[in-house]
Amino acid sequence: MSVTIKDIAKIAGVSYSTVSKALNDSPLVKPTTKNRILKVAKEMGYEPNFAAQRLVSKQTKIIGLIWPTIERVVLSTLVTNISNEIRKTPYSMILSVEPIPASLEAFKRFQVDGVILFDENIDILIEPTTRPLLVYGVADKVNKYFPIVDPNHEQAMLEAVNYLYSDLGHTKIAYIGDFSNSDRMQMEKLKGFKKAMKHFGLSIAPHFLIDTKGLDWYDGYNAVSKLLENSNHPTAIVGGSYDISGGIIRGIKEKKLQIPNDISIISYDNIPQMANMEIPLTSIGVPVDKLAAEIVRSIIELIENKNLHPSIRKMTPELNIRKSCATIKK
Amino acid sequence: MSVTIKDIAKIAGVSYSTVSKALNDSPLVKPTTKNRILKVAKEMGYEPNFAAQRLVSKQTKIIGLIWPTIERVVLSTLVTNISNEIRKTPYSMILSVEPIPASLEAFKRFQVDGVILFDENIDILIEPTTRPLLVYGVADKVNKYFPIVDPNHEQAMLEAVNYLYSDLGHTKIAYIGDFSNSDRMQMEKLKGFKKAMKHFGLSIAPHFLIDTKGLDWYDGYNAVSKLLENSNHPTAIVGGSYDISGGIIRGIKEKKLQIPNDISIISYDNIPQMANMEIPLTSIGVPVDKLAAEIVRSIIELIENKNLHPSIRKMTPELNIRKSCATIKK
DNA sequence: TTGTATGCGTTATCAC
DNA sequence: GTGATAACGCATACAA
Repeated sequence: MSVTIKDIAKIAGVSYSTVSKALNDSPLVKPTTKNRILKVAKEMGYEPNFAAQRLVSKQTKIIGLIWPTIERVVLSTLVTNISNEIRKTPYSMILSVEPIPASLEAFKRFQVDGVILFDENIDILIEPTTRPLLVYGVADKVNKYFPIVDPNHEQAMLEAVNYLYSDLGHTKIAYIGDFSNSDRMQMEKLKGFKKAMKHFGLSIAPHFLIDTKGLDWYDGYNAVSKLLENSNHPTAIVGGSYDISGGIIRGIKEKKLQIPNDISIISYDNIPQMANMEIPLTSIGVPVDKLAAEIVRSIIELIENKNLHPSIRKMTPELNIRKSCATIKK
Repeated sequence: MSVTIKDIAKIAGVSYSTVSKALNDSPLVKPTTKNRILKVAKEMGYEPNFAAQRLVSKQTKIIGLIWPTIERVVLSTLVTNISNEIRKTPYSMILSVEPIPASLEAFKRFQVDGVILFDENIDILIEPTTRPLLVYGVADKVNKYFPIVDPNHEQAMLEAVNYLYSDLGHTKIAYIGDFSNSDRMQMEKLKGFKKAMKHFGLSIAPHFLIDTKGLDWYDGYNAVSKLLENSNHPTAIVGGSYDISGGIIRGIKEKKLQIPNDISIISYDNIPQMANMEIPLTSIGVPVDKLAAEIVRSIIELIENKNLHPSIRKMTPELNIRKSCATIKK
């Protein structure tokens, strides 16, 4: 049986209500006794009973994160960053990898104070829930019940193309990414790329749009190999994700082409790992640490200020220039 | 304010203790009243207060899983399987991706009934904890405090080589894997391979042992490319993991070699995905579902039968013959 | 078969 | 400043 405030009270020679106050650093208790109590508590190895605390306080200080597609690697860096970010606050995080309804159910039982949901999947429509829920995903009309943090893929693509075209002079630009229509984020990227090209009055050769049908390294590798079979090479490639771009680099080198001299490449996803690739990769996207910070800030705000209106927070993608893009040769 | 058993009692016209019994399906309450109460409870949308339940029962029915290296993909399939397995029981699972001490601390606060720890890292020595803890990892002398479920890499390698040599006649066998000495599991595989070769009296050409220095697809790809630069090819390759083997396949095909006619390949890791690769891959290892089942069974046993002695459970790897190995040409 | 009383460990509201 | 005491929502031994 673990030690309770009553045990402490007994050996400290005070009442247990005083112990409670001391433990909560209440100003209503004399510093000397407070210190004495604290000392005793430490000596006895006191650990507050979480269940009892929450029973009376109605608060858990736990945030649940739902990540149903754990086997999709891409988000693990974001999870790590969110976890670190939450550790700076009084809250803790628990993770559920079960399907959304089961996760929601479990978190209801745990009585978490709030929930973060990674919503990659287009066909999941969630009903309003009682407790605060924040979605990380694409802001559109479908999901109207919850605040959303949206990394703004469209603008990211606009800036990628802007950099490639306006700054470096590229016009023959290809996009290699996953066109899967079950993943809203991927769809946004593709849509954003097309829109950006149009915006700058650039046309896209049909074979410059390559569907990797996946998000893994070899998907990018296969895709770029296919792209380069055609003798009409692009001068720049936009890669849809970190892993895909890794494969793209390899595939290009395989063909004895130089990056960035023969082909420039810019990748979506703004994570530090980009700097450690074969060739430090110029990338576009909301920096993962800022993304994590915003997500955590939002859910906590939502928890502590429950009357917040549903809202959309579109983040601002940033361009990270490294060594994979060059000016087009005239 | 949510509905409690007292509310139910009031409108069902019974005492709240009767409600409690009915809700817990006690035989001490008449079926008719039980049904009436259950009906009322459902109508009122009753949800038991978890905190109150655990306060009185001293049980949480939650199992914590510590997975500090979330960014290492390999285990996500296992996590999914464990999650599914736990869902068949009265327990729930929560996941922590924080470093081990922080995770342990958090789980202590949550008062989880038990903890599963993925221990990939050699230099973490854990002290005895108060609550049941099960380690998934390598059983050796270092970790002597806790029961361990060990997938028995050594025997897996023995069987892989046995199959390649005794059944198919290969003698020129290479091993491609991660030699990192910070990951005990990888070390075991390498050690196991060497031991197996020795056991069958087979020698290993120095360049047949390739360190991928990583566990990703392209690590395997790079490694096999290096291996095949040497004109002295092996007739069979043992791949250290699912991802690595994926890269190996690609690298071999790249060289216009046929699998399995020119080179046989067998991969560690026994997960269903092996069947869906470019070439359905013959693999060795404890099937991931059995592994998950054993892990879950063990931790629950540990929880419910607390006086269990520290013990080691070495699992039995299974050979899954698919289409990537062939008899050696005489 | 049902109801009453008690306690789980805490916090909070009072008195003293 | 400090100490009783009443909640919080539930399970359970015991009484009816």
